[in-house]
Amino acid sequence: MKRRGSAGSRKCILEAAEQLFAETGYADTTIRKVAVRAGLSVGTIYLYYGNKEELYSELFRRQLEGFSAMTEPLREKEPLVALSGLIDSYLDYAVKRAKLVSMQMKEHDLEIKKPLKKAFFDSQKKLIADILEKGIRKKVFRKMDCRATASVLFYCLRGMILAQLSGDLGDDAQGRLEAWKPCDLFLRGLLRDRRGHGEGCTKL
Amino acid sequence: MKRRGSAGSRKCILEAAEQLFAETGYADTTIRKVAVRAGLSVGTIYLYYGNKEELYSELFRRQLEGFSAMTEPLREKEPLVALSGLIDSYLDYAVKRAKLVSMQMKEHDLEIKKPLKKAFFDSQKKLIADILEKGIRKKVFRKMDCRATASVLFYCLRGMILAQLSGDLGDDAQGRLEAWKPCDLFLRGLLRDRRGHGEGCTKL
DNA sequence: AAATATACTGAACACGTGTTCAGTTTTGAG
DNA sequence: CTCAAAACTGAACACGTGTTCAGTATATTT
Repeated sequence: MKRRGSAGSRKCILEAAEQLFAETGYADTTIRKVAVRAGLSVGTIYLYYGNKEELYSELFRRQLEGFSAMTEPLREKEPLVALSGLIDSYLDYAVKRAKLVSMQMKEHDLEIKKPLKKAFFDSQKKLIADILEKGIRKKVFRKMDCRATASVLFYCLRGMILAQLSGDLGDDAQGRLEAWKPCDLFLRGLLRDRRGHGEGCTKL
Repeated sequence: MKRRGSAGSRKCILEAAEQLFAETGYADTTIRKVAVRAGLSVGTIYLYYGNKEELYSELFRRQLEGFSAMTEPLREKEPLVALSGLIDSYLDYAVKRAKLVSMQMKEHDLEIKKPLKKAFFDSQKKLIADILEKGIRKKVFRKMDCRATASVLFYCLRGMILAQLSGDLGDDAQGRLEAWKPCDLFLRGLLRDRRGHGEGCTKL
């Protein structure tokens, strides 16, 4: 049989694992299945990845890296464009990689991914906060606690991903935009020039 | 050994299972562990619940029922009070039953709970939509598509639960309220009397 | 061609799981 | 007390898992 060499095999294993984890989740993805799909034997997997967790962890790391690379350039855009781009990125990602994202939610408390997750969360919140700050400087957004607001926004976005995964927003871009229209309701809270920028109805 | 009778045993099993599922998740909760904690033998579990999934499903059903019973009375309150009460209910629940909720997120796509989940989601969204409608009638909220907005609100609340589970909002009520202050930003989008009620910045 | 390094194999191991069921113990009515 | 119904037991079964490692095949160097 032909050989792929160290680098080639690593790649095959990762690809096979990504597909399988997405299709059947962490627990139901066995090393054996990964081996079969990668066209390698069980032992070979362990030549490249010490154990199942390590393999999964590597996959997760790459996924987060890819997503960050996708959203990072938004920093340069105009605040409103950046924000809408961010929302689109999140929803697109949830649509295109639904299975994988669903799996990540499932395995949300795997000990091994906590540090990766924390770093990712922090960087995303930082990005949002930066967008907000820029918006305030440019007098597009009203004054606010950017870090706290970014945090809330971030988790609302994650909530919308859950919605997408539940199939509540429909699959096509059209349906998604339709469903998101009410979120201008959300944005209006950010837009300046429609009210004063005092403390607002903090105590409801 | 003393016996508990049919009803008593059922209860013991459910309690033990609830604790264990919360502590260790679905996969790592074994029937054996449930049996030990319930003070019964493995076989007895199967006398009352056909299999592991059925046991979990029953638990999940009760949990949703309990939560619904908690939020349903809010329907009678004033819209603003109802909305704030809803937010509190969600966060309180996430704090007090963190482990269990975390587990539910983890097992979010177990086939067996999909119908239960759908019914629960629908009823919660209906509740929110009703609150919004009442608010509009009472001229507290601006005009809007209540069903769509309710959907968005619901998923944002779920996102906040994720935040709570990630430990981002802190554990104490104080910390939670602090963290939620930026959400008046969210509410301001709902409040009338600060702008016209046109279509808004739909296209960003 | 021989020797060494690299890439790969897959049977075997130890363990843990959900589930079953023949058998035992307790209960309570007649 | 008698005895059937109800409650309960836990060893055994079949299966699937992550992981290991002695051994084999290919590539590269000498």
